[in-house]
Amino acid sequence: MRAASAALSSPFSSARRGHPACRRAPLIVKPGIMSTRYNARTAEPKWQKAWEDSGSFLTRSEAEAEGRPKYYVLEMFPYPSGKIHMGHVRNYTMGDVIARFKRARGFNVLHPMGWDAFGMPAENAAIERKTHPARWTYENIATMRSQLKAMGLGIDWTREFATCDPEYYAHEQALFLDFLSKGYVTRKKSNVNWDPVDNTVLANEQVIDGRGWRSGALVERRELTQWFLKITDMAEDLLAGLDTLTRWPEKVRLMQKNWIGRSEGARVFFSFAGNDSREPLEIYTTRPDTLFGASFCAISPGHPLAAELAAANPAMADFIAECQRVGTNEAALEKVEKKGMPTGLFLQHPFDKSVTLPLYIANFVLMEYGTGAIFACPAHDQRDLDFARKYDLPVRPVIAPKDLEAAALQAFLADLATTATEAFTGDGVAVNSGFLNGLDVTSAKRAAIEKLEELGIGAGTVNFRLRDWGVSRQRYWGCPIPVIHCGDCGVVPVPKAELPVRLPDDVTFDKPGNPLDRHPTWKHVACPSCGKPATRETDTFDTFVDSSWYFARFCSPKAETPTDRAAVDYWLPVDQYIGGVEHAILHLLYSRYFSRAMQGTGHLGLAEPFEGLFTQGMVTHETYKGADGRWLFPEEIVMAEDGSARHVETGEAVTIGPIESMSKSKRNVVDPTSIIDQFGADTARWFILSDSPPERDVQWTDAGAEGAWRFVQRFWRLLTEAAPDLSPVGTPGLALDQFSPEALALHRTSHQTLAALTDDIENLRFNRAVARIYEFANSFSASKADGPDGAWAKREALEFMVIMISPMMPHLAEESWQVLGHTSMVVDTAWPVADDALLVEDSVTIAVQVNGKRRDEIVIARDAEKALIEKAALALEKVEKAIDGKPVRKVIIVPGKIVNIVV
RNA sequence: GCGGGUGUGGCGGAACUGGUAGACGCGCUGGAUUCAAAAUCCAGUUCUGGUGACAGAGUGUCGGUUCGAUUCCGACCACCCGCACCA
Repeated sequence: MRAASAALSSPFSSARRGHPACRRAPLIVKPGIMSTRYNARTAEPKWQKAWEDSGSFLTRSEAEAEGRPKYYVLEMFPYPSGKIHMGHVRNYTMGDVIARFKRARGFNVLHPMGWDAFGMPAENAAIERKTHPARWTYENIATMRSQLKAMGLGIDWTREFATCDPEYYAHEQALFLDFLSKGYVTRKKSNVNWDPVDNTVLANEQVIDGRGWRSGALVERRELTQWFLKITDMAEDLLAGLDTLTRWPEKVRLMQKNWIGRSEGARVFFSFAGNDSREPLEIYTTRPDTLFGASFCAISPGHPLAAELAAANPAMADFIAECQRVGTNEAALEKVEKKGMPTGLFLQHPFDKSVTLPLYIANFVLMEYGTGAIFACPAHDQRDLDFARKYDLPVRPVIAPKDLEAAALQAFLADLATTATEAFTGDGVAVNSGFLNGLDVTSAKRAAIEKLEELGIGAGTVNFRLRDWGVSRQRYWGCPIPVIHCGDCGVVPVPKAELPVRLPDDVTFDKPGNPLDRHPTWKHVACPSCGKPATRETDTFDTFVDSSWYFARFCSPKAETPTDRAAVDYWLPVDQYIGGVEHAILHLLYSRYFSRAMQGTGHLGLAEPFEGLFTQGMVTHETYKGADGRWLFPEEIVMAEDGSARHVETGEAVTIGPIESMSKSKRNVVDPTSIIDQFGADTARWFILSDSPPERDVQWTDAGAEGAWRFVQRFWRLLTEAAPDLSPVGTPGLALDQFSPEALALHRTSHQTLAALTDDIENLRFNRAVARIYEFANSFSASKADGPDGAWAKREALEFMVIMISPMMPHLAEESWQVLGHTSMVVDTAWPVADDALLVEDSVTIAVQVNGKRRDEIVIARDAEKALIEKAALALEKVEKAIDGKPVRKVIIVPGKIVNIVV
């Protein structure tokens, strides 16, 4: 057998070391000659078909579950961009390991797959390649589905859907109508990025340096009336709910908390001074305790009052326009200098009518937060101080550090009022603040709010950074918003019986703008209420709407209502959700909101849809740059012996760049399909799980993938060589005293590995699980166990090993299971339970330290007396030498762990 | 600026609640096998010194607690991520 296999050519046989182009020679295995080589190319499709034929991964209903507890594993569904990438391989492999593992552990598992299929790339493809978005999308889905199937994922494909299926979005429209009637939805004006050349609305990511990505035109802000889901109404609950999500990463909860951005403060009305008859100006502050330190007020350039004033003042209009131009500038990279312009208006101090404060328009005041207007206390706010120093406005300190001596206090206040450039924002006591004097910050806030409420000019309030979720998109390839605009009746919901509002197929993308809007007939309908001519809403939903409830639809994908209550009540919450951390905020927050809204409209019975969340790291790869500065694909590179790189064709030197996450733009991508073709899905799965902890980035390397492939072959060789000498299937176990020491050691190792690996997978520590298998394989190879007891121990070891690799390398496991003489499939085999009695050893190795430094070790009975351990430790030659005749002051003995002799 | 995270061999990374640092993999070195290579197998591989047994140093830096610290505490440095004028 050996001789035959030695003649085989491996995929690497012609490879010069480090030469990817050569390494990628296809895996050619000639049947017959190569019986000792594992042939993934024939085995993998065979077992994929076997699983499909036996319906291995079809989901059982609650009634069919026969008391098995349910377990819902979900990976974030993919956008059908064309082909799967390594990030998908990592994400779906992890989910599959959990799904298969839980299934073997006796759970009734739901593990579905679908497609997040609406979105702009389909429209871009339509423009660039003249294909219809639907065609482009469904073709991509077909490609990616077959790629995912080639990975051998244990998925119930009968539940598959795409969000662009009318059967899906019909229910999304129904949900929206329910939300609408429940008062969860509102329409209001909102700014969009408008491309004046293409006459189209741009998403934020289509605006690059203030210009449209396609036209290059300067982007304008335009106000449109748009649909909003009132997520802010649930801000408090969304925040509170975070505390219950104990199986979410702390980091994600924190990010959501910051995003929601709850703050407590006060709204205060400032009356205009003099004879001004305007309504009082409403401001928001978190520091009502510093009201006595007010030195001016400011409104945002976007404030309605600013617009009003600008109408009569061209200089002010110019200033506002300048501010807004800066506002569109991406990322606000440089700290924009604080600038303002006096309005000429003055306001009365709420607590002291004799004090008037000038009102500015200031570029640092945000319209989107609070009321778009502030009062400024420069002494205790850095921004206000910067502004005050620039425009020479008064600085009035009203909070001082506690327990300052009189002289120090005077010096502190004088400095802050005159020259200090750093505001004092710490805790302290109120000074120069009338009725607040002497109170600490917290009490002063409370007292100030009470006073405002008493005077009827303000109130304590809670404010959120979170804003309502604008769901309108002026695009074709999305779910139509099911409403009709009637001249007489206003906004009229489409009757549910008429759902879905389907997208028309006959659209063109030769002109800019929304094809729905310019379609000759689609939008013209009769008003459902009065029957007069009316028009459809031509906006479609943000695609985050589609992905905010798909997890619920998977529970009953064919139901005639959005959800089947019995099904969602059984399956939800998702027990383990897995995806990229890039969705930590929006997708996950929107889904949490949707659950609450669906709960409120009776479609669901819970508020938190994802009980366990895991955010996996990215897949990275080295980058390569040619002499001309262009990025190169890994397969265009040849590595030389000395580690330098050359171009495979031109031979010119290539610069090896930093390791970065795989991206098309940097070309540092490896195509999963070519990996599967050459090594098989199991190798790809095994490698992507090994090496790095799943939450961290993993670097894809050729050497690592080859290492995984070598292990597949090694495992197969180990198994096929040992198989003839194993005891027959089903041979009863032996009593412990019937084992030889070697066989007993292997028997123990089997159970110890099983216990440890089970724990690792349970906790998603896949890299450690992989390492344990390697360790186990090493000790199996080294085992000297023989005879009937050895044959039994070896069978047990191999059976455990096959079962343990089965969630990770399912095809190899099935093939191996057969070699072991089984007629059933591993996928139908229960996960074994480790025997606790075998987990602890009778004797333990204890390190012996002298003054904390390890000198030697002793092997001694686990339950040995302390005195015995001490005696054994002191008797060691090396220990004696280390003690060197010095008096022993103390001997610390931790049974089973360590001995430390202090001299 | 604010918040969070991470720093361990040539590389990716192990080390349970403070108890033998470097499991496992990659790479590398030597050997076996081979006409030769590939594959495979065996041995070695933290660093420094020594032929060697061995000795010393060592988990980003500095300090602390402890019989004992990768682990706990304090200060600092570097990198990564999120938010970024949030009143």
